[in-house]
Amino acid sequence: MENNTNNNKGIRKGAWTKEEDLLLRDCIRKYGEGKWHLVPLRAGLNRCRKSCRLRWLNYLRPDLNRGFFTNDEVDLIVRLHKLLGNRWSLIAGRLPGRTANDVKNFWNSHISKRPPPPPKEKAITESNIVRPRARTFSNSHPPAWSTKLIASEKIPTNNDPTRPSSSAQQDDLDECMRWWGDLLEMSENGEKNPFMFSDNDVVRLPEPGIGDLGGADEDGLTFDDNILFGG
DNA sequence: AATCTATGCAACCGCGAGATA
DNA sequence: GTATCTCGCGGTTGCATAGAT
Repeated sequence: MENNTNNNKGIRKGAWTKEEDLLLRDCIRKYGEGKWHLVPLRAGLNRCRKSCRLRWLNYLRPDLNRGFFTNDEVDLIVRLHKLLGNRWSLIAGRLPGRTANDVKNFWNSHISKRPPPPPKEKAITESNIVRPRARTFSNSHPPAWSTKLIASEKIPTNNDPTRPSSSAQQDDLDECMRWWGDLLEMSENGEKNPFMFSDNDVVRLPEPGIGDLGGADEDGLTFDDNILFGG
């Protein structure tokens, strides 16, 4: 680990110390997330912006769930991976408190080492992996699933006064699991689901502020990230 | 008890996409 | 139109530690 520093800029690398964590946490608390290029300067850290961002997202964020993966979560990961491939950030986006790195590590160290299932499943190919595509929807006729999507999508932070109790959070997780379960089931059964669009489908997003579907939300998820379309 | 090996996780790197000048 | 900057993602690496020998 080359003396924990970059050879020419004195930028620290490698494991983070408690002091560095404190500085970074204080900085984010003070200035909020984002503007990562300013974070090292603001926090007084000899770290690159990427390192700061990664540390915050994967380790310091207050809403992280660092416990064991539940059976429901594992099941969801397996099924979403079948649907999405290695889109770890999208998969993690459906698992409150989990990070893409967590999911990726879990997959690589646990799930991918399982013996392969009997070959009844259709193999993943370029053509059947669902990739997200930006779409727009009518203001007056939002898709029926959109309200449900929003309800399950909002992942509050510790600073959010509306943050639910742990049991409410579990309800959110359950709801999320159910919703994705339904979607996956439809997908697996070959049914047309609300997220399957042909290229001829023309829909428009609501204006920003209407349902807050446009742009990035406070979790950094874009609408594009939230919706998966068959293709 | 010492050594070797496997495993899990934190962190880094390179690249592509989007925003802005 | 394009050059530059920033962000975010996925792949990979390397360290720490648990378990096996």
